[in-house]
Amino acid sequence: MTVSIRDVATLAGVSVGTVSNVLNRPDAVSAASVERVNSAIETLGYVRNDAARQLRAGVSTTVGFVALDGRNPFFADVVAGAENEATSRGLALLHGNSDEDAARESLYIDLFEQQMVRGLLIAPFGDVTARLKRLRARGIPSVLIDRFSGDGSVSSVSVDSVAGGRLAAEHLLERGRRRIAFVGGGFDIRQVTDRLAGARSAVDNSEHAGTLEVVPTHAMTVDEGVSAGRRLLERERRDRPDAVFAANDLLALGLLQSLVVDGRMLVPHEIAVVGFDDISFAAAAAVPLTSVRQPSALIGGTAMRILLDEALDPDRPTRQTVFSPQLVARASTSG
Amino acid sequence: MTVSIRDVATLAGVSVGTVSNVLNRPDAVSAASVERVNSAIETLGYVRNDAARQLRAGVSTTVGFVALDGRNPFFADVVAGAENEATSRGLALLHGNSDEDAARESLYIDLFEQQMVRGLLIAPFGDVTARLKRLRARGIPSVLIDRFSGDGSVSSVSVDSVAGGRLAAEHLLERGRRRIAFVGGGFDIRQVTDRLAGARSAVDNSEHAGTLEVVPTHAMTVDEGVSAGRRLLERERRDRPDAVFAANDLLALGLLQSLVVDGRMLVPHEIAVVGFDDISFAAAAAVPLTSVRQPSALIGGTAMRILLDEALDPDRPTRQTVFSPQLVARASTSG
DNA sequence: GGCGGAATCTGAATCGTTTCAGATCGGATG
DNA sequence: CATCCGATCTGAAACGATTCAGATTCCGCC
Repeated sequence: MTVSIRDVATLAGVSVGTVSNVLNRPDAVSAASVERVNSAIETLGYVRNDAARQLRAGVSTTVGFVALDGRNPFFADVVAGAENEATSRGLALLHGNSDEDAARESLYIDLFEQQMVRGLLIAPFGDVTARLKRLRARGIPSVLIDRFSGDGSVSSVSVDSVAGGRLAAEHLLERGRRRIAFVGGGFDIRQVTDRLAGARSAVDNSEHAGTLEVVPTHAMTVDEGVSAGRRLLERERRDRPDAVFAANDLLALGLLQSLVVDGRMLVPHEIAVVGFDDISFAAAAAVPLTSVRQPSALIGGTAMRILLDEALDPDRPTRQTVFSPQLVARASTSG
Repeated sequence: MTVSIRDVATLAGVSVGTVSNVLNRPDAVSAASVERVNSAIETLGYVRNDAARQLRAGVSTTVGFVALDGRNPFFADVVAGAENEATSRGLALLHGNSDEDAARESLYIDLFEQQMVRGLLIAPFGDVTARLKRLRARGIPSVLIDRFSGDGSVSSVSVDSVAGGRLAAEHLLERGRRRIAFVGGGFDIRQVTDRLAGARSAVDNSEHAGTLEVVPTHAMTVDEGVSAGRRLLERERRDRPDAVFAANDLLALGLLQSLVVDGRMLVPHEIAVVGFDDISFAAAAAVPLTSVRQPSALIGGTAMRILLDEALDPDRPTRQTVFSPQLVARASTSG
């Protein structure tokens, strides 16, 4: 049915070994043979079978990526960075969206393990350290995205979320805001608690007597941001915060939108808003959004590079790479 | 090194065939054997080797997706829809970003062909019909996303771009706009020319004497939108259009942003703006953006379903599914 | 012409799974 | 007790590429 290396060999009048050599080590083959093999490949329309290759080689040309939320532009940027790096080495990206669901996350890890991916990039939701250790024992390294491994047994590339939270809160305090609300959800996600912790430390250590309350959401989406905004608007005026630090830009944008539409709480006049990630839409928001920037494409590219280094040399010690976040001030906090 | 089905068989005291049956047809195996095999699998930490499976079966558990631009939320939504459908059938998604680069697109198609993917979902940039026909001949079906196949040899799921363009232009004309500018680029991309053609037909067939000019961009990104906005601002006031139809929301948002920051051309007062796709950030824009909505997740899910149907039954005739776009009016055209 | 060594080629063995024709076992039946 | 049948199990063959030890060819040189 399918054209195999054997058919090519027959047509070209050489052995299968020679065809394989033409494909993998052309220098070890005479020019005449290369010529004949290539033309046989051409006429037969031969396509290499990756499964067979992989079975023999014991390793695939694929890297797995498990993201928390593929629809979040932040992750899309990370993926793009990682993919560029992978493609430049001839590797493809297997893509999985856990959608903040531990079962899906687990399913993807299983799938990727069976596929014998070269390595695994993962922005974990649940606690996956044990799973990742097992993978590593089977020769599949992994790199955590945007998250530390507790015991340093897995490499990671992240942004200092605590520092980011601190930056955001300090910025608000400096602008004279005192009643800060942290809007966010998924407190089993480390980044979220870290961002909150950073904000809390900024508030506690400030000379200004600020307060920090938590306005919980069910997820970190635009819709949840909208509903958080509505809840703030329902409050008595005196109970409303004068600033919001949203756990990510999606929440912040949703919140912003609901406030702008309603019109009762002016941004930034009555309420300032800071987001996190600095996705490309933050600048184009109803009120251009102040945000804590993460170098997303750089994170993806760096993670991929580390991963492939470890795949090449399994004994290489793990590394924790931490980028520093950066506050990008825009109109949403300028009042 | 790795644990194989043979090791499991030895430990469980059965043959390899029985282990395989436990894995694939447990009903054909006695309860006692199932029990022993499973516990052997457990103690050895056996993981199925997908490459070997695939080699034998001649087909993988993977579907390829080639997107024009993974950072465009529209495609992210399409991917999410497709992925959901795939995951529910135990398939994984191989992800490729062509970034509107024919070479990259071609590379991904090659890669996916070698991987023997179950099928290919593709939002094509270049002309890939010939390639896709060849894939189909090799048993790999594909479905075009957001694009027709000229000769109906490949299935497709799309939105009627011409109708969408018409909707946008008609909406602007109804609001009293007469000097419409189409902002877009990549005129080798079919959707772009279709959207433009739709707009042109609306202008030509209108009772109002409107004009339509083209403001070309190099790509369809936020940055290109910003620079298009700047170019409009450089013009003499009387040469400026009173409405813009942007080929997608990224362009529209960038444009909007540059106009709002500058302040010389008020939206929607002096210039109305319509986008295309209705990504979730359109509603949260500086001026909430009127846009032509595509049902993105539905497109992805439908395409995946059609693809898997065709993978199951290669002789199934191809289908062209066309969804109707819908105009969502917001503040950017309400003046 | 004979020799040595480099260049080139060969083809069987291997990777781990699935498949399937045939073997085996345990009862039920006459 | 012989026979038969279904349930269950076995193990070799096959999938297609890579590898590598050994065979063959080629060339220059004495």
